[in-house]
Amino acid sequence: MKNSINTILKTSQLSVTTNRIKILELFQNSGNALSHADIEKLSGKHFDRVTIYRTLQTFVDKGIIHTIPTADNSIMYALCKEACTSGHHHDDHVHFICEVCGSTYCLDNISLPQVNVPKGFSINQTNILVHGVCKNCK
Amino acid sequence: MKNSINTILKTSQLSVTTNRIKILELFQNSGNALSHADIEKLSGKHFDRVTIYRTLQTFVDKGIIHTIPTADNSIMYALCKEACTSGHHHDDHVHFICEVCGSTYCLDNISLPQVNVPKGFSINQTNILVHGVCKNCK
DNA sequence: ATATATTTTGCAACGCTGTTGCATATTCAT
DNA sequence: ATGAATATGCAACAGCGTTGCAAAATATAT
Repeated sequence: MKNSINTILKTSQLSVTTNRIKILELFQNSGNALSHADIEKLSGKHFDRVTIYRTLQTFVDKGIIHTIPTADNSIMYALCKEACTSGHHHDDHVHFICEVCGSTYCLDNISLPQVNVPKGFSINQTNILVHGVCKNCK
Repeated sequence: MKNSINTILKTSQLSVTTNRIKILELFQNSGNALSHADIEKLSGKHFDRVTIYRTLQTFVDKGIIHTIPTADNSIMYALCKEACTSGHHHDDHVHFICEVCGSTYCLDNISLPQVNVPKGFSINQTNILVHGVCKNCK
């Protein structure tokens, strides 16, 4: 586990620091998406707000995590699958937000529906955000 | 035009004020979605920031406008169709954001794709956000 | 039409989120 | 172990959105 985190950082050409290891562990242990505030809480305020912002930004830039737009306008972050590389995200999967427990899921295994747009419009990226109740809360 | 705005406000049980008329006119004239900042600019700073926030919130509560989550986490607002009533929004249409001109379109006429979720998950609301290039910018 | 009650507005102040500059500390490469 | 490069923490700041309250505008009743 620790070793794989090490590998992730090294292949992304990032210094291996306590801080980054800790944040990546939080993502791996959680399984779901996390907000900046989640990380601040989960980490027990051991490191600075600013460091968390910069770390998350770095991870997004390097393709380690991706952002999820939410209806209440809080940014969520989740681990990217292997397909993502620096500067090239492939996160066109469906995001599911549970209205009961608040968890955000990346539904990677679900087929992405075909979205139609009018003539003259071209699609670059599609975000699908589903609100509902997850299997643990029903 | 002015009369229909009057009707919208009255049927929503809201006082008819210069402020609200002006903001509704901005939406009607624009045709596309507007952000708080857009309204502040377009109105020429004639009224207070706070008033705009409160007016938008009131309109959302009354089902006159709806919010659109965006990838860059700026809230956009757009006029609701007739189907929306106070507390019950029906805005499951596709939202399209042009990466060139920045306009946000509500694609009401486009069929909403069927989104599949895993067993045990139930859907309450679906937001589909498409980024690309609109017909005016291609 | 006027007076009264209700609603809306503007102002001031505040909290929260996210950013930047810079000095210090940590990590990396030799 | 040493120096160069990178990451961190602190302080300060900007922007977004909210709240409380007094003044103004609107609606209601007479």
